[in-house]
Amino acid sequence: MPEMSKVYDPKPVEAKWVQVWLDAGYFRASMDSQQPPYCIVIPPPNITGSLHLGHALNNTLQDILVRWKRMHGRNVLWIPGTDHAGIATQNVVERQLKAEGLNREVLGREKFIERVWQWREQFGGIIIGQLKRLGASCDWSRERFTLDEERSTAVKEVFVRLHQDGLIYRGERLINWCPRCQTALSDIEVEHEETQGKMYYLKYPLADEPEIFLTIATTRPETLLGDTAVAVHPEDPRYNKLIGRQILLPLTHRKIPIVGDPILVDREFGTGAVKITPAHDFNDFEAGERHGLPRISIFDKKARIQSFLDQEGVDKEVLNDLMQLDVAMARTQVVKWLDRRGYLVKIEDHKHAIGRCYRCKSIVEPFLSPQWFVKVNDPKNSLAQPAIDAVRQKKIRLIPETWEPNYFGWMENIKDWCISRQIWWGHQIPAWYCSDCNPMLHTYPDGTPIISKEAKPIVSRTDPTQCPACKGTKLVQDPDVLDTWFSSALWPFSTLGWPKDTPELKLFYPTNVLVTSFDILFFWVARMIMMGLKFMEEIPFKDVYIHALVRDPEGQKMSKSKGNVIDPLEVMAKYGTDALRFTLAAMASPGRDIKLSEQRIEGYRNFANKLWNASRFVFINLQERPIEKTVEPRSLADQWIGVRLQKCIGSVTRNLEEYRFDEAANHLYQFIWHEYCDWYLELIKPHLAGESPKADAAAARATMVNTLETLLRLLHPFMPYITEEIWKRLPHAGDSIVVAPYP
RNA sequence: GGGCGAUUAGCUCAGUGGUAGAGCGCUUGCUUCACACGCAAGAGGUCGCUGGUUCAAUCCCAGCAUCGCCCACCA
Repeated sequence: MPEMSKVYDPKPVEAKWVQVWLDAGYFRASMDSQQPPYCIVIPPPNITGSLHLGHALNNTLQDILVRWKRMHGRNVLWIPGTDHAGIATQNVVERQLKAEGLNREVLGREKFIERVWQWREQFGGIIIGQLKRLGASCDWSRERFTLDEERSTAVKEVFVRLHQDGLIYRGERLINWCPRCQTALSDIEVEHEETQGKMYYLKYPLADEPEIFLTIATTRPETLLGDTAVAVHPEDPRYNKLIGRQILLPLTHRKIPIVGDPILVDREFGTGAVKITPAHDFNDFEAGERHGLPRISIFDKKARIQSFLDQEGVDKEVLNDLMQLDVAMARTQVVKWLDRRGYLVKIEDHKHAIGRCYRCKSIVEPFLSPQWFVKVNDPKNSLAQPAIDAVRQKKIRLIPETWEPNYFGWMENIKDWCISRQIWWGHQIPAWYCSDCNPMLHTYPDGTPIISKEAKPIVSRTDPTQCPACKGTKLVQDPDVLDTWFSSALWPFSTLGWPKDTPELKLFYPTNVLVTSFDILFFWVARMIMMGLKFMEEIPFKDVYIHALVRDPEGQKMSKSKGNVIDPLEVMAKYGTDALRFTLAAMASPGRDIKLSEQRIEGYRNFANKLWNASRFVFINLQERPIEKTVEPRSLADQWIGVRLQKCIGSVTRNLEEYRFDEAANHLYQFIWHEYCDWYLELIKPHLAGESPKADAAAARATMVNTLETLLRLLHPFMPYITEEIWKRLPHAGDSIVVAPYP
């Protein structure tokens, strides 16, 4: 053993043990162990990701649990893996292409996907290496990817079965459209943000009495082109006599009806008269349904082509003009036209919430288009209800419990899940269309087929070669891919080999706990519960430990643009991985965000150093005489530290059982520094210096060593590297502290 | 509009029905033979406000205030 320096240097220690542990295979789960299993599936980080503090926290907590259970002798399986992250990854690769003067349309779908796979080969594994450095004791021989072959099989199987059950359907609905990503988004992929906008007041003249007009208020004047009615409140004396009459839409002079609608119209708001644009607003869509109004969609390139293709007699020139406009320009243009023709009454400042894409922050537009949906709350065959019951009946525990109202609130009002995305990177939807049966197939300029809303899909596990209806062979696969979260919803069983009936599934499903942060409770956790119950007929995990977000010292979200990002890799290099892990654990109190400051990490770096030097002290005292481990404690100090150690073991264990990482860490800190070092080692110095009978000295030496050895095992799940390093220098039984018994 | 949480030492945060704790910071000593990433001693808090329950409340209850987060269709 090399000399111990006065200051603990984590770097060589960490590098050494990572390799030793991996080579020794300590993290591998056994398929023929008699020990009770303990299983966690990792929340798969995006392949585009680099380790940030959220990952560091998440995986530190999982690793603490996993190492703790492993030391208890459980047959531990922690399954690692990564997420293909559809939109995020596609965006990254598209940016790369742009830098090369290319784009995906030029490349074509096949080449583009190839290119993304190349990108993943090159960069997609970076985060896995970083997790290893963090000390994550995953079974790395079982690394999974949400888009690998086995997971694709699982995805297809689930899709086909849900479709057979009528729980997946294709239909034309109003969805959230990101004009930048050129794809549909699910409801929860839209972030609402209070924004200072404008309210436009516009004149709509009556069709047969143009001198009489209604003033309507709108925040989106450009959607006027798609208006199909104006609504007033049926009990509003100002307007209700007009119900049933026609009104002229400015600019186009299209005649649209005035309808009475008590649900849509708030008499107090605006002017009490509302334009209805069913194809561009969720409320208006429903109002349109109530009154049987047509839907006219006007914006977005794809949207425009689609909606005009579906109409007869489209003026090609109008189409071309509209094609050139983006949403922001359309608004300016339309307002200018309105003003010039005297339809604009006034513009006021107005605060309202607008939706933005969670990936690129572009303003999301409601857009009418054919998409695929999962029917989540079918009254006869609900996916949501069993998932609600499982939590209500405490088969699944949310920890802390305070998340339950949130969970129930969301699940009980859940809407159908839009799962199709108009991107290329992901699980392509296993549905095909026969060109003979569906003669209305068109293509976009980039060659992507446009499948009409009436087209009848052929859903199949394997690529079909013939249309079952007409025996035609010209089959086109649906160009859309599935929402990334569709494949991650299957993660707890797809990673164990489902749909094959594997021994892994039998042994490790349901998993023991899911460790995650609250921001993906709906994206991921709720959907895993639904899918697990549906396809395994069993909950996917017993506990869900929900931890907080890591913020900067001022409580701000860390972001590159704010420049307040603390990079865990830098922290690990500067203070040591053990210090970072211990800090995160010590600050992980339930239901509260972590405001991380570097000073705190420094404090725990000092703690590691304290332990290091206490150990040096122990070794110095062992050099002179052999150790007599079996000697009984004699002095009051010996007995006292024994009692305190037992108390500490009790607290740590109890707190870990309750996922109180912070309390467990604090007990360890308190005991090691302020009891073992400050009191015990000071008290026995006189004994060791030979001021006491020989037997007392021997007892002190033995107690000193035994206590240190025990507390190292106690601390190991939190600080794996330094504990292994010291433990290996002590007299010990076994090959590694990783597999030593927990006290 | 609904839900959740926060408000405790200068800062970041634990905690308990019976006169408050940690880390960092601060003050004053220490080249004490493990450690200055240290040791010792110390200063510093009417535990957001107002009521209520209780022998007793920072902790339980109600209301209020401020802040934060999530959800929600107000044009």
